[in-house]
Amino acid sequence: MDKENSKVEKKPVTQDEVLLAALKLFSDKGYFNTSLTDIKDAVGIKTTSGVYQHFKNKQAIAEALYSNILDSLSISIDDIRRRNRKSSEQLREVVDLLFKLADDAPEVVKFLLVVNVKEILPEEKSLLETAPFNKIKRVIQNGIKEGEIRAIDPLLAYAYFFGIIKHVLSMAVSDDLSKEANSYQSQAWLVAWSSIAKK
Amino acid sequence: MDKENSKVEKKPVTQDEVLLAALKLFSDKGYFNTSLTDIKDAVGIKTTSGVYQHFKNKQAIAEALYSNILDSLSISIDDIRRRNRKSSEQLREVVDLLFKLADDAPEVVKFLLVVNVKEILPEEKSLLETAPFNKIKRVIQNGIKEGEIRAIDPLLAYAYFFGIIKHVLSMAVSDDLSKEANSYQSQAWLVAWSSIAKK
DNA sequence: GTCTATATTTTGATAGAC
DNA sequence: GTCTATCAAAATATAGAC
Repeated sequence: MDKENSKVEKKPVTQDEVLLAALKLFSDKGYFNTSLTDIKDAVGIKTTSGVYQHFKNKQAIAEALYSNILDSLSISIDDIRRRNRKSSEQLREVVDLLFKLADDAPEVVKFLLVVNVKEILPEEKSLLETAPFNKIKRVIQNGIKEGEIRAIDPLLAYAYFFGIIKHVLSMAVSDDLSKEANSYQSQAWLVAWSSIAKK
Repeated sequence: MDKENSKVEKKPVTQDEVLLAALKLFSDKGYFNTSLTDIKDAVGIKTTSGVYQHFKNKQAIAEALYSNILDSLSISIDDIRRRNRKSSEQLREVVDLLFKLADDAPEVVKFLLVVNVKEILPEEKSLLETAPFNKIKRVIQNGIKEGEIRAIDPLLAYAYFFGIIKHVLSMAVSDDLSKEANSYQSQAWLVAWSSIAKK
């Protein structure tokens, strides 16, 4: 999410409060199991009308969430690419970011990984066509060019590497694993990297 | 699915016809985007009442589908374990089965991988607690005991191995890959196996 | 920005005749 | 096993006062 609007004041319900409440509910019960009534309750107002003050409809809430999360990811990835030169280092930091997120804001990771975006936003681009993914793809392509990563279809390299990462993350945020996500990070990174690294 | 009821006859709508239609719709548009009206149309009857002849409600259809698919998988895995001794061979055949399924009955794979069972059947056991998964876990545990697979948490071995397999499958059935699932099989298998194999 | 009140629509579901 | 008819409930959404 963009900001951490820590309101200590009364309760002028802001757009971000609605987004935060919706994010929690969507990632917990799912989009379709969440009604405007649930959101209104979570936000702490008496009628759903307040929600319509900020968003045209329920779908617009999901759209805003999705685009906020993708934007934020995209910016982080830009930053990571600027600070590191080698693909291995860049991917390492992306993994680091995702595992940190899984512990600090599991709802975000859940929304990304277990909520089926295609189902709730049929109009929206799928993950593979979004800005953050395209940046990752470029990281992989560079890695191949520089000889760090095996010369395979970049899409397959993505599938192998993030297949492992996503699966571990998704099990972590779904409480299938006993410890916090963080403790699985270095192993998962190593295995994922080995699956695409040269030699 | 259990049977391939190839009715060449008129149209006494059977339970299996409803299941097949629902499977297609659920895996295509998602459970919540599919109404009883959609199902009734797909089956070719004029009212939804006909559907209630066979199933208590919409959820019961999803439950039947889920349990049919799991049963069928479970039986196949039993068979595979009977015919092969080494874990590597057993996993190899499971992967073979899944990729075949992805080409022959993509709806089944989609239902398993992209439909979020927890969301539509909150009562149901999650994938990790089902019979087929437990059998896979045993295969992995044996592999560790026999020294074929590295001595790591079996759950993590599962996450690595099937993280790759599931991701490739899911991209294949979502048409993110250009060729048929089948053509990615042997590479995916090799990479997935290497991620858990000893040495 | 929140409330009351209400409109609209959809969907899941049932009763009973054919 | 399918149809007509009909229901009940829930959820989305809007108008207008405070």
